[in-house]
Amino acid sequence: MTRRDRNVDAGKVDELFERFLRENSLKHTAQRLKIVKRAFSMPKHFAAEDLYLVLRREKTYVSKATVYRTLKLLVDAHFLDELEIGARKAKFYEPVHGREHHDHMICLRCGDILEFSDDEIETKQQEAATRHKFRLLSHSLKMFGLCKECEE
Amino acid sequence: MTRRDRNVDAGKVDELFERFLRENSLKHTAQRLKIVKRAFSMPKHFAAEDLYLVLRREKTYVSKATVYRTLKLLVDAHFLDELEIGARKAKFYEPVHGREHHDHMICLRCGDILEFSDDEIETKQQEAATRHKFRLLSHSLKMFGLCKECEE
DNA sequence: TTATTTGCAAATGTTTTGCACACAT
DNA sequence: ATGTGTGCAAAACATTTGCAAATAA
Repeated sequence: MTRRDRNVDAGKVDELFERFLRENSLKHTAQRLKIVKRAFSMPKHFAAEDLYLVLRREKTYVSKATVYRTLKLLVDAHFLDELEIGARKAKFYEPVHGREHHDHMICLRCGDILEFSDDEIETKQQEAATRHKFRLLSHSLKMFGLCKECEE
Repeated sequence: MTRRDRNVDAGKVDELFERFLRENSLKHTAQRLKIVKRAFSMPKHFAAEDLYLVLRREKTYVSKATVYRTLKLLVDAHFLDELEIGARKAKFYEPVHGREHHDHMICLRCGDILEFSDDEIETKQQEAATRHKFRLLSHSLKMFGLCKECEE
């Protein structure tokens, strides 16, 4: 099975999510299930509004508030990561699903988002933190520029 | 002359800014001059609203819109850098004034912002970009955690 | 004179929230 | 039964914008 712009098989996530709800005494509702199922078959990086519109286009009527609330739940539970591209733009969400941490290169022309990871950068960050007696808990590295296609 | 939380002598910036206005055929207005003068004697990282309130407390009445417009001008002209701490929080501004580029460590408890720079990280970033045939134009690296004081 | 700039209030866009009702447990 | 979750509309919030009046060049 190949996947390119699509993520993780939704089936497995469903199960994990249902378990998550059970273990946290959260309610197992039709809305949550539908939102979660669809969130994991969205394109690689999607905004809350995108998901809301896709659901509605597919005749799944859930309120925007519930989409936001459920996405927040998924982020807290580490099912999704949040990516903030610009201060006043909508956040993007991406599945975590055991994938290793990565950073992003964002094309200023076409908006494409490339993921990459670099262990040396991570190490250097930790070293810099230690040097400053700073306890590093998380970080966000975004590189802006032009992707291969847009550069040509 | 020592400076800790305060930046760059405002006098020099005034001159540079007036030159900038002239060279770009922008108008030399009382509001712009006042905003710029005060912006460069603000604490190290300030929000647009902070500056607006400080001005007003000091009986300099300029509209919030003009503060925002002037800050934008200063950012475009590379007099100020913008720092986005969180998607829905106010942006912070910091003087550039020939200082080298740096990244930030942000304390999640007290909100303090430490500046640091690391040439090796910069180099590795460029290398990663090259590897991905990405033309790197700028980046933003934020490290979140606990500062020395808050960790203890 | 005339093109900018200003101030005000209204608009923006994303996300959150209060509240009454519906529903899972 | 009872505590959660949902939907709706309104609020929040930093920032931007339209427009008429003011002003620098």
